Amino acid sequence: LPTIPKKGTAREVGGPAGARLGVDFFGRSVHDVARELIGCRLCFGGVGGTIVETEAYEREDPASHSFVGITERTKVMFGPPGRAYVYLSYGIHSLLNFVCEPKGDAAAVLIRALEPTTGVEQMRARRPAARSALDLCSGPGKLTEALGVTLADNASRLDRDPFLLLGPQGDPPAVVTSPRVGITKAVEKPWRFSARGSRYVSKPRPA
DNA sequence: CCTGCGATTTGCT
DNA sequence: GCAAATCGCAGGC
Repeated sequence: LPTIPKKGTAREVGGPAGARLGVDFFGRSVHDVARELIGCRLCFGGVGGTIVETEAYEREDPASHSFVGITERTKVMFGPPGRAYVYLSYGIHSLLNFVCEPKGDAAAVLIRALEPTTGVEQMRARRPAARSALDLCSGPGKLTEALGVTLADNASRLDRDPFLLLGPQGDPPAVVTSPRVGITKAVEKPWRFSARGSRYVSKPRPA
């Protein structure tokens, strides 16, 4: 494996501006990755947008599925980084995570919101309930519906089609942290990351 | 603007 | 058996 900088950034680890993110980008601290994904581009099947909100879930984290150890559902989190972990939430919504940390460390970043940029018409067709671009991808269940990500994409590689992940185009946006949404354990951890001032984030709006 | 509730499936106790 | 990393709609202010 190549040397990984201790204080890597999306730019350093992910390569030149706007370059496709490789496995090395994900095989690091899940908190660093969650923060640096803000401002990166996520497309799936040719549609998507700029990531504006993420959450970090680590191995020894009561709020993380990995807390119970290796099961049929969580085995992807314990596998190699740079893969998708997709699971069914509330029996209805497929939520998309990126597996992080070296193999065996079981950590993942939940992708919670995008600012739509590419294939907006196709996304709107998939999400007739959306009233505008502001609520097209403003939540983890909304964005998978808009992008067409399903449980069939669990364990897929993130550095290949149909996934496309690109580093920030220019200067990465300022990032703010806040408590994670919709959990009942470890609620005090400030492991939700979002682009400061973005109107495309989910509710509740970060302070 | 806000609050409450039903949908619908799975995974783990 | 039940809680769950959510969403959209209805209703009230």
